[in-house]
Amino acid sequence: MNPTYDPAAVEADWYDIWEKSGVFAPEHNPDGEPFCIVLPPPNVTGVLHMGHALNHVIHDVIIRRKRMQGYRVLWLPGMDHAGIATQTVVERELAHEGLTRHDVGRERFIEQVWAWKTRSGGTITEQMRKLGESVDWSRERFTMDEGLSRAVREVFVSLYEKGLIYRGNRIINWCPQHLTALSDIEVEYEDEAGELVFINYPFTDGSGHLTVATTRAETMLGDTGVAVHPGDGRYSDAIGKTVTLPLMNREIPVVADEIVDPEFGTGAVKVTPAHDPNDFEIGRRHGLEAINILTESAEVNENGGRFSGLDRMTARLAVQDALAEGGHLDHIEERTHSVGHCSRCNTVVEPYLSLQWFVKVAPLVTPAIEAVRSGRTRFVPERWENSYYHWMENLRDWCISRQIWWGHRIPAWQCGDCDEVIVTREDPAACPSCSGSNLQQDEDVLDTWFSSALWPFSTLGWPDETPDLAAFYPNAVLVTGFDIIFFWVARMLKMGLEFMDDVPFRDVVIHGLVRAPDGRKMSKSLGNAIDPLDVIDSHGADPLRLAVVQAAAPGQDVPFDMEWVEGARKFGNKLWNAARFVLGHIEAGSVPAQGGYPDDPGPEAAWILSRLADVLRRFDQLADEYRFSDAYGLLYNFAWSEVFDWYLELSKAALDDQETARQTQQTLGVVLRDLLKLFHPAIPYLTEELWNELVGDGLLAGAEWPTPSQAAAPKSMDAFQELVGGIRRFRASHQLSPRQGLQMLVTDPDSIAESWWPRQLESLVAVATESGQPTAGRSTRVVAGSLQGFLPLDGVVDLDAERARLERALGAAEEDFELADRKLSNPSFRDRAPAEVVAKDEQKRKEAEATIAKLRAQLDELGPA
RNA sequence: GGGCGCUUAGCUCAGCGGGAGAGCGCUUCCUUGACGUGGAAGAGGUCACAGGUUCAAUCCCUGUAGCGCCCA
Repeated sequence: MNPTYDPAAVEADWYDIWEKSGVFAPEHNPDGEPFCIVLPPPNVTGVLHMGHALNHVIHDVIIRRKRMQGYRVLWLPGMDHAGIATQTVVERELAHEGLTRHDVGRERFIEQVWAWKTRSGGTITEQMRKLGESVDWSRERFTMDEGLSRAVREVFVSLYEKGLIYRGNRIINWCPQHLTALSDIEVEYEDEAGELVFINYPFTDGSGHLTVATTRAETMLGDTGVAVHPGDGRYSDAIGKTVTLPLMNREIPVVADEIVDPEFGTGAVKVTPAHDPNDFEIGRRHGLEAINILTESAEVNENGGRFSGLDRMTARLAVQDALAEGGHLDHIEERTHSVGHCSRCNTVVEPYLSLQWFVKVAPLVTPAIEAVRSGRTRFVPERWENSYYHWMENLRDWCISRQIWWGHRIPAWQCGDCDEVIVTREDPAACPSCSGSNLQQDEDVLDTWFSSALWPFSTLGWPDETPDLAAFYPNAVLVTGFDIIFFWVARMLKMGLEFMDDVPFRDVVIHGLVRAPDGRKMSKSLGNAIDPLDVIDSHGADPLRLAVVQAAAPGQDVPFDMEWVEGARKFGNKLWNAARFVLGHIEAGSVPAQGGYPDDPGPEAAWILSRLADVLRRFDQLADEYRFSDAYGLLYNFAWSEVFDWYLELSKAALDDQETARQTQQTLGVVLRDLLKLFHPAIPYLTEELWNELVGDGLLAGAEWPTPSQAAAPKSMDAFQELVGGIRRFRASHQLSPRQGLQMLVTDPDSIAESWWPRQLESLVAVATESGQPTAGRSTRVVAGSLQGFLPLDGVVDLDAERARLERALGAAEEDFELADRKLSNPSFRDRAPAEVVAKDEQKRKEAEATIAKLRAQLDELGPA
């Protein structure tokens, strides 16, 4: 073995071996209880970023542990076709040749997207392999593959038949860049500086004017009314009158509507039904015409009179100027307001009236809320449930049609002869109403999230009743960031309950965002993004994985710093060298894959075995609660400060002794082996490599999870460590070389010390012990309970330094005494505190008293400075 | 405006009713035969602030301030 850990060498070969062995498939544990997670499908355009790394590593930690625990584990990978994103990528390629998608035509364009998918879509799967993800590639799915497309069609038709999908003219969010509708959550709002423009609309009868306020002046071209609140006394006379729309000279009515906020602007608002959702509602209630004044690319159309042809932003200024010229501009106020942007291209979205397909969400929402309230699906951390309820209770219908080409085409046809709309599972040949064959399929495709919403069951074969579907639905866990609870989690719950009659998953584990070390969001545009593949190249996949797991407290954002990775790599080196040490004392391949704890462990071995059993139990508790950061923190500290720093050191003396050598070898082997098992879900490569050396039997990835041994801890270990600590502090404060041997006389009235102590004291701190008290010369004491060790001072140390050391210790002891004494002198404390708490403080006071007495005596023996 | 978090050692964060913890950083010592990617010892916190509950509050309650996120 190399003297140092080389991640690149360790990580070279194992993935292929794992994959070929079939250990990643559920068939590995055919009789186990099913446990399934479907991977949130990355976009087919995607490359692995830190967010994926965090998400995927949490998945793999859960999955690998469950597999080792004997579950029939399926982790199903796949990709999302990512409609707009993918289409944009291919359109950009076309643009290099000076072409648009319209030049090549729909059919050929889609062929090109598929070709692109074949060529580049596998990038992320290669990267997932590098990270070591134990997914079952034989079950990989794609949202556009044949089976999933069938599921999408079945769901669409079924919802349509139930009246839960409808087509209608509504105000939707329109992206003038992508030329498509967006759903509400694909719009991101930002506060921007803007102007509130106050415009005077003269009453047609000449009796003065009304003033309305707007941030989008150009929309006045499409005004068909003015609205005021019915209870607003300022305008009671105006209701029912008409005003003449400036610039357009259109006579429009003043109506009263509850929705108007009297506090906003002047309390009178212009009504543009085609360009504002509230105005659309007002218009509907009062029979106002909806005049669309914009083209799809947000230029003023022929309905905008002389402004037609201007871009909306240019038109805004032109309209303001024209109003000012005509004397209709009252005034302008500076104002910040919230502006919606396309979440993909950041273009300002336009509220736009158009004919779209919608999912009626109200009937789906109730069971989805109930499923979480009743605990059938649980959020971890729980607090996300509130956000979920709040969002679900305020949902508007979901606009699912997109005016793009890449995606599941809407299975609706319109008859050119009789206008019948046909929605069917099989493509229709003729109109069922008039038997005509002049059928035209809807041009639109579905929102990408429509197919994602079916992911937990469509990937398992639904609508067919496959064995996988029977075994793995509901999924056990969903792991995702809070940013897509609404996009995805909520919709999977709705669809799962509707079509599978059960929740899609039991637990929803929500993790945070990966942030840059300075706490800002990691992004390419800020230039502070860390590429996980660079980290893998420079430090290895295992160190990256361990760093991410340790840094990710549940539900908290993860401030990512390369120092974490450095630390994780150092840990890998430490583990590597611990294994080298162990393999220097036992035969390679000699450790059993499970069990094999020594029957008669010596005291040191019994101690580490009992600690291992404690840690294993606690680790499992934490992991079951998805607290992987705490679980691996616990394990890391146990491995380093107890196994490596203490047990490996203790084992050296025990190995030299023929009587204890065998048990010690056995213990070293099984303790290291169990560490490898516990660490395997986090650092699979390194542990597999070391397992191969140590056990050499089968794959660790398919091995059994450890069960705790029954060893009982010797009580004397705490006292022993205290004694060693005392000796080390004594050496440190007097700068004595660790090599310099010391003689120590020991008094032990309560027989705390055990027979194994002397050889370990010799081995660890070069102290030779003998029982008795010093008779001549000055000495100092190190204490472990009632046991005292006397170390010689004369000729060894600087007495002033010793005095200072003792005084420091005395001060600390006196503080301890004070604290306990103060509590115990309080009668209420004695009355009301539980007996064991009082007893504990009494014990503390007694010990502090004894310590003080010893230290004072010692100071006296030293004499004055 | 509504909601949800956060405020603990220089930094990043755990802990959450009975004497403040980890990693990194810092100081001192150590070429110990697994490892200097190491070992040993140490310094460093009125647990944001103000009230309250309690024998006891970093932890529970109320309020204040600052920061972050989500929704409107």
